[in-house]
Amino acid sequence: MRQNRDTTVSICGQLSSFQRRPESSRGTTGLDFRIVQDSLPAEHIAPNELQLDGTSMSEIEHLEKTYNPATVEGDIYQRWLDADCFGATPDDRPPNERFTIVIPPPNVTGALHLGHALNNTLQDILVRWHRMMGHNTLWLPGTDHAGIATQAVVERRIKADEGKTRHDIGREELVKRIWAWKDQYEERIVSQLKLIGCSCDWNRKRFTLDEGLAKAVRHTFFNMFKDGLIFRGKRLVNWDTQLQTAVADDEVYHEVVKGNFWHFKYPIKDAKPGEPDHVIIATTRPETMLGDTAVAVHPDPQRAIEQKEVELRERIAASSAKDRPALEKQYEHLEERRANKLPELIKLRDMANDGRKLMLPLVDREIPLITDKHADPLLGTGCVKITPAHDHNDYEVGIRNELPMLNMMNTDGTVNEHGGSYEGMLMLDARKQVATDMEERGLLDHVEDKEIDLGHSDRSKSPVEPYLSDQWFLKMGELADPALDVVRDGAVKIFPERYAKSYLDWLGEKRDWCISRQLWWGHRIPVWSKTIDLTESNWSDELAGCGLDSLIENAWGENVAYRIENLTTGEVLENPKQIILPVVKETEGTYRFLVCVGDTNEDTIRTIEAAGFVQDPDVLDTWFSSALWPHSTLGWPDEDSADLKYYYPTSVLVTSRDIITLWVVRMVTIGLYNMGEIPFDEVYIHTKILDGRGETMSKSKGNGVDPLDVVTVYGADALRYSIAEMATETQDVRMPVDYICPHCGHLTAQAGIVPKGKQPADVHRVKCSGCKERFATQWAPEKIKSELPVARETSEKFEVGRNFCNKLWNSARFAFMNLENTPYEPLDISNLPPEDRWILAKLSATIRSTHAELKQYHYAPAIKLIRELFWESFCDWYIELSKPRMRDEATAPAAKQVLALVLDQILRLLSPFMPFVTERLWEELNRLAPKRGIPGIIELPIDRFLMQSAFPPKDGWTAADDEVILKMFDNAQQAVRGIRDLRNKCTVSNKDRVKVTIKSTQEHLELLGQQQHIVERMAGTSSLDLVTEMDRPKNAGTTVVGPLQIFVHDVSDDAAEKKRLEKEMESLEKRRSGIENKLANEKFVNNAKPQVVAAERERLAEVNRSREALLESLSDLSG
RNA sequence: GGGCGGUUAGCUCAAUUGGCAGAGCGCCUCGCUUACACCGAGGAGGUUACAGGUUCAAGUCCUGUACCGCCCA
Repeated sequence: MRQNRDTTVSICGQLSSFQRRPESSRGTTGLDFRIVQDSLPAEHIAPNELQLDGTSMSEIEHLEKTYNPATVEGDIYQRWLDADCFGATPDDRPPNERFTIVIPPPNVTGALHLGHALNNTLQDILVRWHRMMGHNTLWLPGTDHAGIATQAVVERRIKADEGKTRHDIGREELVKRIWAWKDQYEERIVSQLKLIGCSCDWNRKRFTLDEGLAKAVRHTFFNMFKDGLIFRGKRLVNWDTQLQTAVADDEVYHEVVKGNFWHFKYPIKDAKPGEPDHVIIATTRPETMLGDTAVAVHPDPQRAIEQKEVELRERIAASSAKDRPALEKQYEHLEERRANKLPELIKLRDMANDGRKLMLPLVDREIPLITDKHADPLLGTGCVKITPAHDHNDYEVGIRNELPMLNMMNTDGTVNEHGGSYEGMLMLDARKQVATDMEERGLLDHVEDKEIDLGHSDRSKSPVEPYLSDQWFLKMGELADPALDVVRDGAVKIFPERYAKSYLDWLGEKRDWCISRQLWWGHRIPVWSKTIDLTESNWSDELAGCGLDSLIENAWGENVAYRIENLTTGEVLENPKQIILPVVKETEGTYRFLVCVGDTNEDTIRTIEAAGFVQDPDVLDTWFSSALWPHSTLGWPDEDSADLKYYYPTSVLVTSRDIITLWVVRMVTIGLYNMGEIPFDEVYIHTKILDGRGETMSKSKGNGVDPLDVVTVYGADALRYSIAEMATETQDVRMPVDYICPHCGHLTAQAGIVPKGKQPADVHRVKCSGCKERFATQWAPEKIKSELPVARETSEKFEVGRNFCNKLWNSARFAFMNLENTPYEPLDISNLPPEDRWILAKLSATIRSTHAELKQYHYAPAIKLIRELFWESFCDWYIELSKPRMRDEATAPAAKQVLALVLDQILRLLSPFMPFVTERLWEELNRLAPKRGIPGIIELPIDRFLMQSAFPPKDGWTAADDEVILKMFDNAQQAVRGIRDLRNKCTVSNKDRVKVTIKSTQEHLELLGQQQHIVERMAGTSSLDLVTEMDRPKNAGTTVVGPLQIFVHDVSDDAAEKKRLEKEMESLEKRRSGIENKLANEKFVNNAKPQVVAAERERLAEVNRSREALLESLSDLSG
């Protein structure tokens, strides 16, 4: 019952500040990355003197008791920028000491969401880690123009504001407006990236429509055109009749709507006696019959039904009693069909093979009856109408059977001239009319209701029509092979491995890529064309006359390539030098001359345009330019670019799995084509964040979280910590989202508000589940936002990160209180107190494991390791043990030195994950303990900025590795936990000291004796006696920890103690019999690995020891 | 229709080659002890979705079923 939870959240301690926050920071205007602080009251902004000189803030008390990210983050980021910490320049470091990431460019359609925050945080962690390892590290940022998405957003805006369409304002003006939009959102995106701490080299920021990138696109297209890899063809696309453009599959959402299923009769033209005189076909879209070019029946209906029978029989045999009746019913249905329907289908099949024709009603066109396996003999009448130009399945049938493709729709969604008397009607109107007319002619068999899964354009929200149109394609055949090889042989490694399958499967199909889009926003296709009727007499007028022949002579292959399509014969001539010959009778005909221009040379273009050539109006698919991103951003096609030579191939591409086919595949393919080299060595595919119900976060559904909200409420480091913790190997993570009430701070669960499902939800106003006041959501229109305060959206998952930051802040604050005059002296590690040796050994092991995990992109295990070192070892034990040492002049210096060392290392380990808070603490640590480590053993060079300092070494600090101390300390910890448990069970106050006696063998007591002060301090004892012989003292609490029998004096009465011990005895007996049974099993002893059996024996021995000790205490109690 | 995941504590997720099912949050008890209540000490909480199988041993391997998510048609 999360909604009822009495929880409130204050925003950086200042709820009110957030209500007052200017609307502009959330709207569509540009956003400075420091907007969060700017919106906070002045007193929360860090004093300026904090910067640079480092002399002020000397008093620790100035570090607030609670970490407040808003006072730190903006300043720190600005200082990094001022010192150019993110810039990268090629130098003499070898390839294995370089690290490059090109950002998967976010698109400029809108602001970044949480998925981007995840993607970029994970990149930043890698980048900062490598930078701290001393690698020449480049993170190249930028944005993507996202053709259709951006154009649609701007078009919608223009329509809403001015009531105009793109045709009203024209191509040039629309493109101008989109550029303005791009500028605005690019700025916003960059500010968001800065806000979460991304350490990109901002001087190298690129955009997919930049001049340099345009050059790369042009160059690539030209080469591909020249190499015959690019061709024109027909293709069924999803047509948005409102926007009058094709939309990509991922821009189509499906919605179930109520519709009808009409069953029509098509007369058979030349039925012989005994044959049916009509077929019945069914359709949900009657108007498409105007474009029918065949009716199909299955080529072997009998076999198809029999196969199904066999399959169903097998399933019935294997089914459970529960499922059987349903399957048997299916079988009955099948039998019935076989009896009643099959003979007719066989007859129709034979007629089809015999070449029978049908008369298509209403337009009176003759169409063939054909056989094709697409017609399922188990469904409907077993016959299907085939409309190749208006249905994806029918299109395939059309190709297979070489049927004519008859397009019956105009681009605006009206019926064209092929629709006869229906010409000019909207498709939907034609639907009704066709149905009515068919009924009038007695050709309607019947109608039923049917739910239809209908595709809608995400951009205009109108139903999409499959539409056959001319498109440009890239042949994938030969391009795919090398791209498949590099993944198969591991030259490009994909993490987690299983995603390599998606890559290989998809690319393995080698489907030609449709690269044209009917848009105005994007890279225009650099092809000019002209249709020419060539006769014997005019060739020189048409070609030589306008200077094209000399152009061909001079520039062919350099920056001009030709292709000539003979429109009369359909032949494509790939080698145009031969066609520019005097035309003779045989070569007369209509030709389309296509000229591809490889650069932006104005003269060339002027020449061909003067000759009447017109540039193709289409633009390239956005992914075409993104595919070049890893090399185009580094300077290609300038092969001499120093950046390209130094930083290519890049190290890793970090992205989410829905991008594998759209992007990763194409980057590799085209990278290999252009560069002859892979674009990146590794690909890391990360999780996707879903909402609390497991649904994708999306703006249209209104169920997302704005990273800006998270940063404002919890801070960037908290966001980053939580993200790192979520980055596991699975596909998705769920994130329950809450609205933070702007009136009272109460959390209202989004799951209870946003409706389930994929449909756009329009959740604009919400009632707080706490104070019952209403507020607006961030997805609400401006009007509502102006009337109601806007709620931030966040998730309590980020509290974990905030708490961690605060803990770090406070542990450092404690350290700073004690680190004045920290020495830097030679120390012999083996002579240090056990807690020092223990924490140093822990540290070393943690460093090693952190490297190993990060190398494999295991973020969650890595941050977990560091958390354990920091929280469980350092805070809960080491700091507590250091307190008495700090008060003693004799022990304080070494204690300070080790404490400073460990804190130093923890800050370094954490810096890539949480750069802001660690950088702030680093500054303070440098001031108090400017020299840290142990001379000659653990040398720690210290830079001004933590983010530029050395990350702890990959092999840890081997001088501090110490298995023995780890084991020994673990034993002491167990003893302490045993005593604490007893204290709690016997309800002893924390303040009260207790007298403790531990009984064991001489050997164990000696080991424990070295750590006596640890047990005394951590368990709160007044005295601790270690003995080899003793009877249970009266009224003592008793417990057994391994070989130790522990007595806590005077905390229990004997009756209660007896009861407790008996219960403990019970569970111990259970364990004992379990292990004994296992060991009594001969098969186990013979088959299991020896070390498993040995471990089991050891376990039994330990249980027995505890049991004996317990029995002893019990007998004391009884006696 | 094909493919890839997932189903483990109330929630979100871990669990190397099969070998004592864990963490964080939440919950319960106690504690405002001078770093931290965004905290500390302790505790409870599990038939690992279901049905079979392999094995001395299954969360993990195999077969099937159900439900959820995504990708590709």
